[in-house]
Amino acid sequence: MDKNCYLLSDEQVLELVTDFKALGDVGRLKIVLCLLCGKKSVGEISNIVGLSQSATSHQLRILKDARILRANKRGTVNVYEIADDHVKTIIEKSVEHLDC
Amino acid sequence: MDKNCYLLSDEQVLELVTDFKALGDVGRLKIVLCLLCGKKSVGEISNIVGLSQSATSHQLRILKDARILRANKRGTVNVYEIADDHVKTIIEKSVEHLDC
DNA sequence: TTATAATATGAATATATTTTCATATTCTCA
DNA sequence: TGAGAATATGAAAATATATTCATATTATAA
Repeated sequence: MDKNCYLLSDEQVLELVTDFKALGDVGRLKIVLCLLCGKKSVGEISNIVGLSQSATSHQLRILKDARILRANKRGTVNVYEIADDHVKTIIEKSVEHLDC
Repeated sequence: MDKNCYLLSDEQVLELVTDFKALGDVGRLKIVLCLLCGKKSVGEISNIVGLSQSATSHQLRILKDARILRANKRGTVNVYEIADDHVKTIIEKSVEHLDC
């Protein structure tokens, strides 16, 4: 109807929801926030956010599936990082929204 | 460490998570998307997104609590609308992220 | 090789979320 | 006032999600 109207396919809505859902958990959001400072290994992330090794790994998978993070295995260590700049923008804008 | 580092309080992280969680559900995202086209009553929203009257009302409450929507009661009809422009930006950016 | 380190995985459990159903509330109009 | 329309609410049931625990996988180094 007007310019703010989004006509998205069911598929697109699902993808969007997957992204928001991925960021809608304290553990996962902490992971993403700490990775905005630079890439880190699973062990480091686990320490920083205070989740068990296993829980961290499970959550990293969800973030990777949502293409919010990407992983890079070097030897036995797996290093995760933010997948692209849109994530940064989304978080930026959302932080602005906090101070309304 | 670098410029992309967000140092947020636990409270702020929680608020952020609340926002993302609010958008991280198919029903609620559909509600928000349909309200980007303009304000609507609960009944209209319920029809458009295909949720029961009650479920719609419950979900609207969650979106209002997250300050994503605001309501305006006129007589017996309650009209909901997007609370502020940040939401639009967040959704815009997220839609961009879809096409990576 | 074998032992060790780092991470991933699956199943079970614990917890949270969503929906439904019945009913309450609030407003309007005859 | 009383009936009806629109919405909200609370508790219960249905469903989804997160965490743990035990174990598997993979790479490295002794």
